[in-house]
Amino acid sequence: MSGQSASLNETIRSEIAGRILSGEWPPGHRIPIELELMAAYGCSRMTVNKVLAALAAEGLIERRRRAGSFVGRQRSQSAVLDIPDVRAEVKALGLPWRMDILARSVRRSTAADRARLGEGAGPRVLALACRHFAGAPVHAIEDRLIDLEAVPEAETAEFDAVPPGAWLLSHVPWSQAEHRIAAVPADDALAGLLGVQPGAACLQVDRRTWRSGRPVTAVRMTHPGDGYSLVARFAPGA
Amino acid sequence: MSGQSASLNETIRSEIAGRILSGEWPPGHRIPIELELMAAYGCSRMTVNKVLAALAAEGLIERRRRAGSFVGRQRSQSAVLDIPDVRAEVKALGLPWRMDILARSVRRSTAADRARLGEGAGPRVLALACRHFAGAPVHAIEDRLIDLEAVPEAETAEFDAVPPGAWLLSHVPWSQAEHRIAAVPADDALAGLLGVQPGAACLQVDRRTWRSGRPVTAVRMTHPGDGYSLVARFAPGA
DNA sequence: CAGTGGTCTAGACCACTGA
DNA sequence: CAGTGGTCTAGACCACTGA
Repeated sequence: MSGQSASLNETIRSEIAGRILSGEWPPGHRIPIELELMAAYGCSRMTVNKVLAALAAEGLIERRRRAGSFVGRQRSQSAVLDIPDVRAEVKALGLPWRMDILARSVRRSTAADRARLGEGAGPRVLALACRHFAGAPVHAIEDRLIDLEAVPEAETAEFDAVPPGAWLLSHVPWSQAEHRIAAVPADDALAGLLGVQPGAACLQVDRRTWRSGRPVTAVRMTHPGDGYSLVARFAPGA
Repeated sequence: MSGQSASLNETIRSEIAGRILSGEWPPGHRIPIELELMAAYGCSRMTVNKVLAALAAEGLIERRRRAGSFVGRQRSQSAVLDIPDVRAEVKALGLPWRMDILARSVRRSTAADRARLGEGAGPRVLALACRHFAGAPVHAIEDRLIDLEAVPEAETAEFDAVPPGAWLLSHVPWSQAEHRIAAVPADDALAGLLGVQPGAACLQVDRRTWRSGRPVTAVRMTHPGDGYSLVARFAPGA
């Protein structure tokens, strides 16, 4: 099926995934137990266990002790979205990356700051506004808050050669992030900064990042709608 | 660290992931070989192999025979985006879902159809245009092409009670999908259908789906920008 | 050609939990 | 309390591939 002589592992995996994806084993269907699969494929239990554990990790099946393994009930499509660093993204387009720092300030965190960073935000924050260029056109406006309790070094860091996002990635062990993607019209200020007409459609990506449950940073990247898009790939069987 | 008595597996995993995420082992760093980790943790090779294979599957490390295992170089943030079925999405909002079929036709695939479906498209397609409601407001406009060679049953299927996306999910074994997300202004026709002003920002999600390398369907879902957003979560260590 | 990872075996003991 | 999955062991042989 998939080129190269597949390992036994892959053979079993694709047969089971195929039955699920084809609907032969519908959601809720009980799939054979490990002992039965061992007998069917003439292999050891570790081999089928590895396959089933992987399918469970992907959500294609659910496993319950004593009860057995079942085809997952809700097969909502999920996709892996790469959210690259701005500079890498621009360079991947073959364009020179450049950044202006529009504003930078350290302040006691306001109620709005704490709401934006989320539960557990520290008392002081660094607020940054940057404009990223891809060649001549503006690629994005970055509006970022960094929790100085979580990242004290940020207070004195120079963000001239490296985008704040990349700096944080290399200085802070993040552990969790949440993204929200929306289409918004540019207000007057944003339109001026992006070089588009007021009201023009923009793609807005909000990201909040935590480190062991405490906020690290919250950022809003706003891209001009024309010519910018996010791409996500998905392959349930791999 | 993570509540419950963790398995040896999880212990090793979190120690290695911690060193990578904390920067102690920077990108490109060569991590201990399996034999060394076996000695360090006093466990069998299968146990460390399982951990390293899982870290490699997530992209946190790269493994090369003879050379060893290395901390991944590009830690671009990636996020898991759930792309639910429209009906499930609307119902999750606590609103009644309803759908109009605006147009439905079967035709010999045009050059544009083939370009949209991608390499390997069949000779005939079903084109569908639907309008999805979440209560009174329009939730999305669906513009879909289904390859009738890949899914002949679609030609006679009634799509009155089930959105085409859900119908396909339950009838066709898909294997791969690609998504493109962009912000676009509503043109006059779209504005009329969505009930927004011409030029209003809309979130447009294009999805193409393949089954063993051959196109199944291509769909464009366009959502009014106000009040609609996509959410993605990410946890590098899990 | 030797070092490293890829895969597999044939067991074992245990943890859950539902018939 | 018996069936099922979770995890682990101590090996084995092989496939790559870079020193």
